[in-house]
Amino acid sequence: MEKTRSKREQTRDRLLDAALKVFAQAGITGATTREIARVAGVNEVTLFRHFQSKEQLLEAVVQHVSALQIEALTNQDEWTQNLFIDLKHYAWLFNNTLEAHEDLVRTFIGEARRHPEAARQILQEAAQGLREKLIVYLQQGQGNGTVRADLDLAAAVDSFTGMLLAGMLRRSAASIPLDYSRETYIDQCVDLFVRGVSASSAAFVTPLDVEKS
Amino acid sequence: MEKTRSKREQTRDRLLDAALKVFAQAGITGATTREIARVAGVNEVTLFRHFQSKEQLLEAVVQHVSALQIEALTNQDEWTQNLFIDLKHYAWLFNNTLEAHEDLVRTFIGEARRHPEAARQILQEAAQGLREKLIVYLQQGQGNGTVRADLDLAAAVDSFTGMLLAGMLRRSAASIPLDYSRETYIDQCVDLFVRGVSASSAAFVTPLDVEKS
DNA sequence: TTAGTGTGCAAGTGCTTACTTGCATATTAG
DNA sequence: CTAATATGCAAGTAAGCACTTGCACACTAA
Repeated sequence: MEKTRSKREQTRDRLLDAALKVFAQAGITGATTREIARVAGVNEVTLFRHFQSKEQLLEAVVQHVSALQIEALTNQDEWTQNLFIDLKHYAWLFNNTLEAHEDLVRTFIGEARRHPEAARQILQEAAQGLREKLIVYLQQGQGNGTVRADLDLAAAVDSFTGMLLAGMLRRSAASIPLDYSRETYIDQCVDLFVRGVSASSAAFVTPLDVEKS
Repeated sequence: MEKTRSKREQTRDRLLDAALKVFAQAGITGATTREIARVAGVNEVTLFRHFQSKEQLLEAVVQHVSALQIEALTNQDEWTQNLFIDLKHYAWLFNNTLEAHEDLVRTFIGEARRHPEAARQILQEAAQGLREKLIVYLQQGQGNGTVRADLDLAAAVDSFTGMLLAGMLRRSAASIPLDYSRETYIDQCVDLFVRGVSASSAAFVTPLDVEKS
């Protein structure tokens, strides 16, 4: 019984992985159970023996997702307490995760109205943890006077990640050639944000200033 | 012949309007020709007499789009040459347009990979004009010393609009209750951005500072 | 009037979809 | 060994899809 159940779960996992991939690439509406089964390497009937319907498969996929986890940056040790360095580190990690899962991000943005519960759950699982951490980090900054006290930190963090998200979307959507590099964009986002949130910004000099002047 | 052609074009326009609406709400993949015809109030056959295929209808829709036009803010008169005031004005206009066309924005973000030409054209038509204007505006700021000279203005403008776009997406996607208001978010985006791009930011005081202190 | 044009309507084609049924087979549990 | 379980395979169902055909009707141009 032990080994049997494990084999069944193995098939189930292959189906979940395949479904995530196909949902991301074809969109939820565009994904077909045939294609999901084909990618999983199982018969389509097997899919329906594991999941009652395409909709329930989507639910299971969403609950199963660990793909978007940005598990690094979890340990407080990595924070240097230098706003610019820490935020730049975070920005690149976040951006890399976004780029790695571009299709998934696009799909859930596009279908969020038609599958609100799935979208909510994905967003929750993927971004919420880091968001909290960043907010706490900025709160510490407020505590020691490096971050402006008059900010709504949740909104600040969301606008920061928002810049990065929108940058990714623009870069990969556009057949339009961009007139700046990814590096320029991300570094400048960090630069703008740090200047924006820093207290006594005149006294604050970022490494970027040194490079550029 | 004159009246005949005008009636045909009238039907065509109703189809284009309906198609835009249905594409936006159901997604491009999810939209059906039946539904589009129903919304347009014409027979489905008529749709195919005007457009060879669903794909070609999409092309026509994209070329026909004027919905996203932000026609205000076109006249230079409205610029007060106060960064904060001008950008705040712009931010709210931009945000209102985004919110008014949320479904359309989501759809084209979600399907950009599957319909790159359509996405490119929509993006071009909708945002490019304003983008140029904002860049020129900031260039003037650089000229008279209110805006930092070491910025990539295209990237700066894109990160600004990106914050606003992401804010809209987050607000309307989330069943998650936000812990700040739309007003807080947008005003703070402007505040952060203005501080970020301003030269000699210590000397620069925004109206928000006055309100809050 | 005559001829052309734009549309509606009913029906249908061929294809794809989500999902089902029945049976064969292989693996495994007890 | 025996019985249960997991899967494959072939076929099928009912519905929905994009798209077509043929005919009737109204309107208009000449």
